[in-house]
This record gives sequence, C-alpha cells and structure tokens, in this order.
Amino acid sequence: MPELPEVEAAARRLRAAAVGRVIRAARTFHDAARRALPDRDAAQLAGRRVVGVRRLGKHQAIDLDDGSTLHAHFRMTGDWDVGRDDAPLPPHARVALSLDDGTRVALAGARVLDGVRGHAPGAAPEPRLGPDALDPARDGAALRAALRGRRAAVKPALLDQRVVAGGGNIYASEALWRAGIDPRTPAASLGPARVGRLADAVRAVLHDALDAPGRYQDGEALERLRVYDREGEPCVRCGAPVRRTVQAGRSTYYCARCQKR
DNA sequence: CGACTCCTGACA
DNA sequence: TGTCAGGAGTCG
Repeated sequence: MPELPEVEAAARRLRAAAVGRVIRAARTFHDAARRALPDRDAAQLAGRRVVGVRRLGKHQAIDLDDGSTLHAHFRMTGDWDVGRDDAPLPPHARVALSLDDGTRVALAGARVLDGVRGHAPGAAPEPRLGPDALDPARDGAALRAALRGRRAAVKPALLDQRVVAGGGNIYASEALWRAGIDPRTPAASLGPARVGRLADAVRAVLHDALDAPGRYQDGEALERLRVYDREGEPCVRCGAPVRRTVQAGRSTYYCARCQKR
C-alpha cells in the first residue's frame, strides 16, 4: 500500500488513536517482527504514554513520554489497523500495541518487510532524509541543489530519500509525466525552469492523492494515475502509447512523445 | 551507481 | 511453477 499519501493517512489515524494514550502492552507475532522489536524492548513499552506521532518521509516516529521513540516503516505492504483490543487481529499482524482506552493499534503487512523498532532517548532513529516531499520549502531551487552532480537519471534520483523524503515509485512516474520530463534524463542536466516544474509536480501529485479518498489499489485511485501501470494505453495528454522501462530495477512508465529529455 | 536482499501474495 | 510487486539498507 504505502507511498507517501497512504503513509500520511495512516499516520493521521495512528495519531488520532494513540496520542495521549498509555501503552498497556506490546506484542509481536512474527520472527522478523521480533528481530526488529525484541521482547525485552517490547516489554519496556508498557506504561509509556504516546506524546506524538510524526511522519518523516515514509517513516513514522512514535514519540513516548520518556523521550524514547518507536520507529515504524511500512515498506511495501504495511498499514495500521485500529480497533478494539478484544477484536480479532487483522491478517498479517506483526506488532500490536494495546492502549489504556481499550483500543489496539496493529501494524499489519503481508510481506513482513515492515516493522517497528525502539530507540532510546537521544538516539537518531531515522536515516538521513532530505526535505519532505510535501514541504513547501522543497521548491525548485532546493530540488536542483539536491540533484546537482548526479549522473543518474532523474527518475531513480526521485526515489532517493535524501533527495525527496517520501518519494516513491508510482508518484515519481506520475510527477515526471505531469512535468513533461523524460524519466531517463540525467538529473543534473535539467535546467532551473524544468526542475521547478518537477518540484511543483511532485507536490501536486501527492496532494491530489492525499485529497482523494482511497488507496491506489482501489479502482478509483488507480484511475487517477496517468501513466503508472498503463503500458500500451494512449497517453491521456497526447495519445501516444505509454511505455514501460526498468530503471534501477524498478518499473518506470512514461510517454515517449510528450515527456522530453 | 546498480545488484542483491529481506518476505509473502497475486497473477500469468 | 515462475515472475513480479508500491521500499530501502547494504554491498561491490
């Protein structure tokens, strides 16, 4: 499920459910989940009050009242399930936090690449991230500075979290389509005007997704995507067939006619 | 830089 | 049965 809009929506649900609540118990349900959050760390969560939930790119930081932090990441398949503590666990539940008001938040993800890990006070839980994709300060000038000196094509560069924290594979294709930029263009060769358009497009596609209900595996959300997973279909802007290529091992979709180098 | 890796599920 | 998937840390 998770690109930035879905992570943002999930973080809002978690925030509404958990901030101000005290964790009664934390449980893990999979070896990989215990690797990330050993029983010892999980046990220490009991009695901690949740004081805040922050989204950092596609990462989430759950701040606790002793200054420690839980760091969550959905990777490919994670999501928060919020429900009553006595309700059945969702499929693929990996970690569950029982709260003092009888609710339970569970991290569920089929591929088990997602996880929660604990961090002591003062530890820096998050990897080095660039400016957030939705941060208005991440304008064309900032993006251009981040792309300076990069030999790589612009599309894989947009997936580098140090360039765009929260960048993801689907919306990278969508933003480049909207900006009219060929995804194979060397990142550093883009001029200020085009990078400015790209910076605007990145924010625009993410805001569109945030404002619209549903996730991109739902039909309605998929229909909003202009090029992603539309190989062979006519470009909705110019009619030329959408093409698919692979960059850095990830699918890229683009229009060869109206996206220019 | 790209390649590889962690897992499971969906689909051809 | 084989291939692919919305991510990203690690390695060469």
